Amino acid sequence: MFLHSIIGSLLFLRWNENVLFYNYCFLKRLYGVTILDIAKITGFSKATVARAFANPEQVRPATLEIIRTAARTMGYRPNAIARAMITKRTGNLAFIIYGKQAPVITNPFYGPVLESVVNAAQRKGYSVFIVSDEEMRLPSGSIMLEKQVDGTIFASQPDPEMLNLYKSTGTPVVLLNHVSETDDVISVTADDYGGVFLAVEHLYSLGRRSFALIEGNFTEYIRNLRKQAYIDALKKFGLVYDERMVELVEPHVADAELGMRNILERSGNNSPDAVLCMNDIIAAGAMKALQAAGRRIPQDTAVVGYDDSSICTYCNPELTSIDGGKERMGEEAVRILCELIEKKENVEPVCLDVRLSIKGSTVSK
Amino acid sequence: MFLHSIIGSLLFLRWNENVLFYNYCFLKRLYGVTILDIAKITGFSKATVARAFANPEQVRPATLEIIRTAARTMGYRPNAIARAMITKRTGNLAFIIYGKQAPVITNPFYGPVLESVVNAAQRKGYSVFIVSDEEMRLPSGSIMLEKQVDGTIFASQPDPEMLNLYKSTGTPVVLLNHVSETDDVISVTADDYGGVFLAVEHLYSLGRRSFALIEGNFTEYIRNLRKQAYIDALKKFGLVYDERMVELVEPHVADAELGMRNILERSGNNSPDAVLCMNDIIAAGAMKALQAAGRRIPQDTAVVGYDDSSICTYCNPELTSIDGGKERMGEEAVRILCELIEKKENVEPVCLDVRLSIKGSTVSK
DNA sequence: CCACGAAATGAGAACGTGCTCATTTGAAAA
DNA sequence: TTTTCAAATGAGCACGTTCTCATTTCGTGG
Repeated sequence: MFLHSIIGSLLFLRWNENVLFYNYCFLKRLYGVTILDIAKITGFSKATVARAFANPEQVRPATLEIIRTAARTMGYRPNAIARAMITKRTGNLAFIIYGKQAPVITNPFYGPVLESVVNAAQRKGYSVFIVSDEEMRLPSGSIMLEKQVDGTIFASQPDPEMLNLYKSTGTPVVLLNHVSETDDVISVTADDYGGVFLAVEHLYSLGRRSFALIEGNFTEYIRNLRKQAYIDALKKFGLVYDERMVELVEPHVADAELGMRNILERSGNNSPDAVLCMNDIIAAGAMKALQAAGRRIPQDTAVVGYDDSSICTYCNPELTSIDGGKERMGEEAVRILCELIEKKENVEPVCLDVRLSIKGSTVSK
Repeated sequence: MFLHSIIGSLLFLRWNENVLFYNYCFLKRLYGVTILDIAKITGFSKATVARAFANPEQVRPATLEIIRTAARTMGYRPNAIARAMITKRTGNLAFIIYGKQAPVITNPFYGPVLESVVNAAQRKGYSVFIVSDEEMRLPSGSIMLEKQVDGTIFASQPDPEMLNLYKSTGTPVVLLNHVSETDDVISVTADDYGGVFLAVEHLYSLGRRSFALIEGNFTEYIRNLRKQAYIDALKKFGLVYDERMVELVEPHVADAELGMRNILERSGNNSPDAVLCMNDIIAAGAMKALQAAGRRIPQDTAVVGYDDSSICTYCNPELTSIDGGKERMGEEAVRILCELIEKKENVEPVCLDVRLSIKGSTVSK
């Protein structure tokens, strides 16, 4: 239309006061106003209207103004579904966790990780689906594929079938806190091995010589890695590894309490002066059992937890804990996932440094 | 095609061994196999193929078998985006939280609520977007509208503009743990007023007469409601409300500890024998301050928390706490939201009963 | 005043599914 | 064999965008 620039704005301004126009707006608002409605109202083609939103610099300022005013007045909101239909990008990510780690969100490790994943994703313009399933197999994971997520973070060891499924569709995947022996999936992990070493070193330097270990019933990968580190660290400092000073418990306070009592009973007069727990929850339970047995923390027995979660501050004294970098882990996972989505080359896996947050349960103020 | 029933299966079986067929599958797998590909391979129309998935009973068993086999072989996966395009249903919900409650996921109240929301939604076949934004205004909320979620749960007091936005699109909304004075939005709440009464009653029945209150700096609605309940409850039991026995703190252990110390200092010899905290985190801090001041819990001072979160078990002694029904709250929110989505009539708001979980911080074993 | 070229706009095809309506099929009844 | 009718299948539009390519507009210089 060759008269747009002249009558376009006039027409629109007059329609603005027009009853018909308002009726149109009103009816459309409830029904969902589309790019076509704006086109009809302004008299431009839908192509031009679409351009006004996607590539404003390709549209004359005058028409841009008209279209934007109309869009604002009518309450236009772009339909991300229709856009995804042709761009093949939904702008959605999936955070999938299942199995023993559940509950997810209240989990002292995965909770903060998820939090940082959501924040990092939002900063990059992505929305996050969260999928949790204790006995998940394919269904929960494949529904995310049906929903066409741009990428997925697995916060658990996914079974190979699942990974194959994702690989066959070409959807980028990042493993979080786990590695895949069979497939070449990029993973973000923390230096668990080094973390345990740090803790043992710290306790040794405080003069502790009689160690106990309370393991959590996590995924095998994590458990084996940490246990091996513990054994190696003891050996490095010339200490003997004693099976009777080890307990494997469910990560609950009551279970850990029982585990600690078992160790105290078994050890008799040689009760440990250092206890390493593979989780802050377990550490909280251990502290309770120790205090109930009349042992002072840290004077008689020092306790170290894992995750450096908020639980540490609830403990009295506060809990020394290994910080596996929950927040950074989430951020890195999102960063890597985005790079995979953007088809960057040479995306490398990440292994985060670990630090020890020293507090009252090992060093008294 | 009138020969389908006869040659259809034969044809398919032969194609199954056909190189061309495999090539087709291979190429398509990476590209995304659609309903049209299955139609081409099997010789049926896309309408029939679509029916085979959506309404299997309308399709002859023989053709059903052919189509399903082809779909399995080719790795067909329905495209939820395309489906949403015409059904106007995405099967997605949004869980939105912002403002003072952040961080969301590690929050001892909202964490478990979110967990139950995700689980309840998944059981009903919905996926959940989680949106968190400390200083959120419209953007984060409106992006969920663009993504065409079927419904939204607001776990914070949304500003009226946001509610208007949602109302104008007709997207169902449920408020969680909040109510809207201005708009007629359905909400799921807990009987906070009754909860505080329960706690005061419990402490009074234990012979406590000198009460202290540590408030958390939450949203005004919650804070005012609970404080009024506290004042009313004291009056009911003939106790005086003393401003000097009240502190308002940020919900962090250290802040709460300081708050408790302030109260102890101000009260001098009349230190309280009962402390009510509006959050388990605050209670944990209060316990620390009390224990540091040499007061035994519960003998000298009884402590009650709020939320009955996992924090209670980390405390020593375990923390008596008001249980606002986090899990049920999430479930109810999802149930109501689904009813709204299904356009059921007479959907009523819910106010959940509250109970007191009595543990070691008020009653010694 | 005309020609030229860049800028602005329009027409229409895709994307993958569901739905409606018309057409064909096949088996039982006549 | 023919008729009948429900069951099975096919053709084609719709959803709301983006994208490509053709067409029109407009300013500029000859």
